[in-house]
Amino acid sequence: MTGKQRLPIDPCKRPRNAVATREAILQSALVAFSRHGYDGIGVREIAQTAGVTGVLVNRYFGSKEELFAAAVEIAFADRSLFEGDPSMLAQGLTATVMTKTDKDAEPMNPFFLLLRSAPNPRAAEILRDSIAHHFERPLKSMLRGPRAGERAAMILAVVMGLSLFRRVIGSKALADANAASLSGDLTTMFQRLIDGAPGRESPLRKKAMQ
Amino acid sequence: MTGKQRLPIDPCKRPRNAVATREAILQSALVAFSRHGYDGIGVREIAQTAGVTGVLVNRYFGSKEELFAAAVEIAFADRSLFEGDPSMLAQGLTATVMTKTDKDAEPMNPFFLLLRSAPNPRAAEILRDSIAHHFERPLKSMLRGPRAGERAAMILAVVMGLSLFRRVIGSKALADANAASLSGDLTTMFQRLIDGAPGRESPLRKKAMQ
DNA sequence: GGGCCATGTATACGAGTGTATACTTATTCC
DNA sequence: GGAATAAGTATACACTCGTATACATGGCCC
Repeated sequence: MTGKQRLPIDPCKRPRNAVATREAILQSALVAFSRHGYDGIGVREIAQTAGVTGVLVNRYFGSKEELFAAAVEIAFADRSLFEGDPSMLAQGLTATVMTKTDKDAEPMNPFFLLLRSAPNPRAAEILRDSIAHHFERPLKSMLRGPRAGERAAMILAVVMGLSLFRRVIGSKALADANAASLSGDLTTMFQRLIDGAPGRESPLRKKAMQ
Repeated sequence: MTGKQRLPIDPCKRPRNAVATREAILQSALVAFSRHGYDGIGVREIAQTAGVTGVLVNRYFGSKEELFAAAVEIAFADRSLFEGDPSMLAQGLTATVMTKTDKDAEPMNPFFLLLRSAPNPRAAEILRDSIAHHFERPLKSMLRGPRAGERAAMILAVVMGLSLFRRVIGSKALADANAASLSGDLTTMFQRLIDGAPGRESPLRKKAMQ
């Protein structure tokens, strides 16, 4: 008798390799979570993109939540922005925000992960920790002057708000914006926050700087 | 035999009234979507808060998606910020961002609806339309000078990024921030965007304005 | 006061979720 | 080369989701 027919997912699959499979799942998760958010994608689909079954997610990572935490960790690992020359920071931040996106293929930007997964309370907690660790702290340590922590958070807030508007919500005004004309204003704004933006209560500093 | 016991949801319920029930569902939906996002809440729970069964959501609104659209519409209906004195706009925006939240009871802020529901593609589309309608357009019409559309979008982006950081992600630095010290900087930043923030490519206008 | 229709509930269905268990198969070591 | 073990799959379970259908009932009009 013919019995049950097997349809292998991929006839020419990679040889069995635990670490490679784990890595494939992790990369797939990073892309998928960034694109659809924590609640917007299932472990089966993540695994399928990696060429395996959903059960392996639990075998290698324990749970979807732990997989997400691992993906967040590698997404936020690139701190090159905060390690180079502080004078280049403003332009680097602007570039981060204004980088043209293919509308589909923009997997690695950690802000997407953040924006799209923040609604889930568990995911938000994981993100909170990683942000403090990988972004706020190094950024704060780059800033001189008073209230460095608040200014660091404000810089990240602006970056995130613009990313949200340009690429998640998709405001036409910002999506179609002439990158050159907007980038100038944006870099100026970042530079003011980096230098210590003078508020209304400190007009002296404002005059002293120009 | 005793048969099946009926446990009415509420023994002293409101009299039957279609419009009142519809309104109750809508209000419940507004709060729930703002708190948990489109994917974070189910129609059953929304209906239960309104004191009825989930099926009525479909009866009165057709689908969860249409209920969401209705909630968005009333959430974004308050345009008082963009109708008053333009000179008060910067402070009004700052107040919107810096308003202390009870951490639980903050149902009506439309930005929550936006931030927490944006990951869902269908919800994002609904939000996109309503934002353009109720926020970008009136804000843009308040702004003088060049590139009003882009500046309006940037203002909303900053508002949203700060709201995200202060209340959704919950950055400690911004949540604990001394409101007074931060508000000054923030108002200044908004005022610059309102007046037409001078970018690096237009130093002349900068001098001309001060 | 008695139909009757709007208003509301109970139930069910099919799809999708994360995860646990049992089974299969490829690789590796002796 | 054959057994042992790691790597992967198939199946199932309990749950939630949005929604459709069938049933019950309260308030209004004649």
